[in-house]
Amino acid sequence: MENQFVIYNTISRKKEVFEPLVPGKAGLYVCGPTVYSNSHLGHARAYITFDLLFRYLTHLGYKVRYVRNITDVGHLEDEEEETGEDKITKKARLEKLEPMEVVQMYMNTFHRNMDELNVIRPSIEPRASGHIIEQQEMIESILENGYAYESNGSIYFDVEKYNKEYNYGKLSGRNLEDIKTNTRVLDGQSEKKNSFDFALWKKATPEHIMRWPSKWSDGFPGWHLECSAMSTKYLGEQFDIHGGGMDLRFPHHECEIAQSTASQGKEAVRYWMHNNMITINGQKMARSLGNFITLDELFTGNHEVLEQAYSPMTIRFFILQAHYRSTIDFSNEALQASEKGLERLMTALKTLDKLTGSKQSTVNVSELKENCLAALNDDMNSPIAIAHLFEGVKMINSLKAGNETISGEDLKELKAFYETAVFDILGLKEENSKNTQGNEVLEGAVDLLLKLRQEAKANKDWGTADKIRNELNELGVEIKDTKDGFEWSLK
RNA sequence: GGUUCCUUGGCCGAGUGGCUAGGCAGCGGUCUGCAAAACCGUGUACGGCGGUUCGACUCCGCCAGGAACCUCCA
Repeated sequence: MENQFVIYNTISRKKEVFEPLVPGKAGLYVCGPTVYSNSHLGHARAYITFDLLFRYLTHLGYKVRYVRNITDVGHLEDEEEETGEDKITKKARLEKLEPMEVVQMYMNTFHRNMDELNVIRPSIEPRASGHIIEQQEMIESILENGYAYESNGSIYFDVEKYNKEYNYGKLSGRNLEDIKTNTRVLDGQSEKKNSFDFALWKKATPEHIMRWPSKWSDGFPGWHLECSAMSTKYLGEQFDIHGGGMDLRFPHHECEIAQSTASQGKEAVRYWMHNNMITINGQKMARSLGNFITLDELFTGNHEVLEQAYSPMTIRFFILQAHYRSTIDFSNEALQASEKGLERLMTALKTLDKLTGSKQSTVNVSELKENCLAALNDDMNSPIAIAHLFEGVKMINSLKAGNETISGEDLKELKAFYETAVFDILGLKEENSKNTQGNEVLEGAVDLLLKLRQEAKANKDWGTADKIRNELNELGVEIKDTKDGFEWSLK
């Protein structure tokens, strides 16, 4: 049991041992972004969380098929409004672009941001617009099974009927009666039987640009449908893990369950995983609340709440230092703490490279390794894993100082483990603070000045030595004296 | 209003019925011509009030404060 990978399954509200449907293989579906705006910190949290899962499953030896969609068919901003307009169409109108130009633009940004965060691209990244036929087929099977109805060219899912045989609300822990009493107020002269019914196919209004022909009407698929259709296509009627943000639990994932069950008679997903939100000053960060920070803003520091720029790896580390099921509160202080902590970890890795083995070990490498992996096995407890890695940092520094010794064999194991844990599993990478590469003149000039400073120091000409240091500092060159010379970097 | 959850030391953030989480900051030290950086050492916290228990920060109840979902959202 201790050596098994355990994940918290939202639907059972328990931690469960992960046992894949097909031994040695894991199927993973994660709800991707709707590309109508820049990626923000919340996206980073979600996709880093599932990147960790992808990496960890891979590390455990599974052959993982990771499917993460792009929602490029805008769902309606307000279904009740006559002018029903979807987000992408609206954005396209405002920016005077084709809807697909909007999609492409923000998808490119999303990909670039994810690359910067060292988030591995999924195995398949299907787009909703490319799977209209699959979605229509799914609608047909739901209609055939009697769990949907047509109304004025649109198709709606009949939640009430579905609920008679199955349990609508099991994922999010609510029952239909509650939903009924709580939503009745909003009920207008809708073309839906019940306000809680959701669209499978929506007839397009004249101004709606994104539309596809169907036997029911020229229109577009309902939002919840794409995930059901595409996960079925690429992972099968049943698959292992479905992930996404906590906010998608209801109604999105609830509807997905209903759709799969209604079309195929059984549920598709075996383990549901949900990452928690990022808060800013204790409140959820969301586009709709207008308090979100985009990733580009974070990376450049170009936002009024940011005291400085934060590198992609700082963001990644910051996110990994909290458990994925907890909310994480944004603050400059917290981010700066992560930045320094990460630097310390990375410095230790460099130190580790330079260590040499002795005859005997006074340190326990395998215990460290086991603790770290045990934490990851326990529902991907990355903060605990990182805590153990910091214990290892202390170990490495003690080895460097000569207070502890390590055998050649243990050293080899320790190096291999840090490589695996830090780079492969946590997905961190070395970041050049500022790239001086390609600027040989600058490098040569600074090196020359610092050599002159060395000479001045040798002559005890402190005035000159300090002058060089201070003035370079003002120009943005950070100087670190070392035992046998100096190191420098651009601030 | 309904459902669910949270409240930990200066800040962030884990975890457990009795045993030091960890990071950052602070403080002390090592190093250094001075400094920076780096490294070492250091803090005994768990919203309030009751209850269960030999023992609770951890379990139960109540109260206070906060959050998420119930509408698009990662």
